[in-house]
Amino acid sequence: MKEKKKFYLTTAIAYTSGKPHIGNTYEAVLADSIVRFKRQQGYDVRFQTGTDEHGQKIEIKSAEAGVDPKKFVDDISGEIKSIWDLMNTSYDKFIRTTDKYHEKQVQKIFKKLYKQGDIYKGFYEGMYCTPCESFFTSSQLVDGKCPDCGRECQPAKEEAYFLKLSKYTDKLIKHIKTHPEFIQPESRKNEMMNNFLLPGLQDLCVSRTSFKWGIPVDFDEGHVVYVWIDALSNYITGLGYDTDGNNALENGEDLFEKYWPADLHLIGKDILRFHTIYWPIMLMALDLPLPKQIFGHPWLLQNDGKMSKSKGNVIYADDLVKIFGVDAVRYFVLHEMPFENDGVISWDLIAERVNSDLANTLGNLVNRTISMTNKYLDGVAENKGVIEPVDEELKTLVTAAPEKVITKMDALRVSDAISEVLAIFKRCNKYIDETEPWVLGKDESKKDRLSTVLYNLIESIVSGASLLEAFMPETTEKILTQLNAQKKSFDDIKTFGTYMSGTKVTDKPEILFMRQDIKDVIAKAEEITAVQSVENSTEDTVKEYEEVMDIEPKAEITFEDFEKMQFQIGEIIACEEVKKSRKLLCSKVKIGSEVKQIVSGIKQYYTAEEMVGKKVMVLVNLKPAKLAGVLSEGMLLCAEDNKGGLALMTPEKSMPSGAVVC
RNA sequence: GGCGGGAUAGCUCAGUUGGCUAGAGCACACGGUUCAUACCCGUGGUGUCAAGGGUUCAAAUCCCUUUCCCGCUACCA
Repeated sequence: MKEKKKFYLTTAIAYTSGKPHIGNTYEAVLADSIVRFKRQQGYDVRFQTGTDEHGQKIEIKSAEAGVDPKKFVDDISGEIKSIWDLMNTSYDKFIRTTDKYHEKQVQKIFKKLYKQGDIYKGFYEGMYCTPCESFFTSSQLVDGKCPDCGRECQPAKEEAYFLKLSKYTDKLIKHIKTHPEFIQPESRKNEMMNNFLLPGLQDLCVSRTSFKWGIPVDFDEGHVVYVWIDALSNYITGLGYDTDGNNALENGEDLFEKYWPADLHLIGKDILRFHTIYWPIMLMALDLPLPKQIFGHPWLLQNDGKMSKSKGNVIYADDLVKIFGVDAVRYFVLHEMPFENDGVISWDLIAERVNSDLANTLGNLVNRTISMTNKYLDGVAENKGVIEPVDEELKTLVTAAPEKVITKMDALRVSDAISEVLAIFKRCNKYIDETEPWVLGKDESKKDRLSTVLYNLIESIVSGASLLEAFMPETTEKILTQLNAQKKSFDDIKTFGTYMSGTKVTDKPEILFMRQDIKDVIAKAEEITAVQSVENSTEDTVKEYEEVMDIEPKAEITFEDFEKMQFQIGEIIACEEVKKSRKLLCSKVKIGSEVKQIVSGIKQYYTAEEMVGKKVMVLVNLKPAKLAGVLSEGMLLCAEDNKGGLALMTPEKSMPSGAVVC
């Protein structure tokens, strides 16, 4: 028996902090279409997806909801899984990072790396630069000061474990250079190289003590494994990897041995850095081969501007499926997503796409073909071999299709691959016009030609439907059932005429895709939107009142420390944007009789015009510094929320410029 | 600020190593057809290929300058 080539594909694991919207769902569908295609090509496929369930955010959210975090993630993980199922994704393995075998292996991996010195325990004392919010190893400090800003680093309370990245940097750079296909799309490769690898990597903090909801570091109480080692390891623990070499077996088979390294990690472009730098280095440290390819796919965005839960305009897969059906949604997300740029999704765009491509071109073709076969030939199209030159073009297109589709799929150009398949159906419609079966049907002497024409059509449709399977499996099934046909292999398609001559098609063709009335769709969407915003507004109002923030405590200071700082009220008398900077505003601030120039990173929250006239709190004796080349002689004080939103501090009653703040 | 990528028909984009009247899909308009889900087929563009300059027999394609967008990253007192 011929040994099948293996193909191991993973998606990123979805974070269980909430219901996944269509963008997350897209990744699962994209992955599914790729693996289904590989299976058709005869690969032995392993497709793994799952959920990432630890972390502070979940700890907080579950506490807010008043439930145990495990219960919380059980619910959401279940919901995610059910959406993946709804979308017909054919995963072989759905891993959860709270699975026991995963947790155990993560602990072992952590310990192994620690023992061999790739993970070391670091301390924040003397290494934490508060303003930079960065941790440094002593070797990174310049004269004991922050290598970034040159200021004193603060002693900090938390100790943590670090992964030595620098040790493997050169090896990784070499790997990326010698494997041009490693990072896809290639433009992302430069970003990783120029921004991280070439300047040199800082060691990565891989543990936390600030929250509990994580995998404990088993040799050091109080520490939990931070997201990287926990989440990324899923790609190997899901195959039964064991650091000791005693890999878990599934049905007596060592899946890790069989499937690793992964052929493709499919991820969102936002997490490329973790998958192309941290993960390969972890694997090098574990002395394991690197994945062959990492594809950071673009995103599906909604074009009606800000997508927000409170506005209720978030598009969810299950809502879409209710209106359009699974395959239409699969088709849309796969077709609308180009290779490198973000795609756009909206209710009316889907409706349009479904109408023109699926209802008109494909659905109507199948319908009219079956109707004619019934009407003129009692449902049986035989290949009578009455060939005319016009047939040739159709045959050529159909038989050439598999190679074209394979080429596109190999390059991960899924959208283009679908277009190739659709071209078959478009050609079929044209063929009907060229051959005019309704004319042939009126002439008894043309009956054999008519039969041949319809046979050719059915043959082409069966080929097209077979090629469609990776993208729209249910539709393929429906078409084949109606035509009473077997799915064709790619090789069969290359030979025109493998559909069994004389097969009877169904009496009553079923509508494959309903035409959508755009107004109708929009009305339904608005209904869904209304429900969403009611659900969320109640939720949000509660939150607004209850929301509090906890931040990491800094070391205690003395009163003398405090007295070193001088705060005064200043009046902003002029303000302009700092050109060539995205966030900076440059203000002239009158403090008493003196005017200081102060640069602040608040352009996103205040316009230059609205700054003028405000009385604000200023730290005046801060050492001047240059920001984006502009001198700044102090600091405007702001409150900052946990999303980075800023609000200027202003005196509650009118105060003169220069008034001391104490 | 650093690095990278863009700017082509109303919309979404193709345009390979420079080569003949610059393309596709959608939308729109008109014509044809009737087997079919008011469907399908055909026809229809004066687009300064962002602007300016250069190289060349020849530039959307190569080089320089400018403007504007986007991504990553840094800064954000």
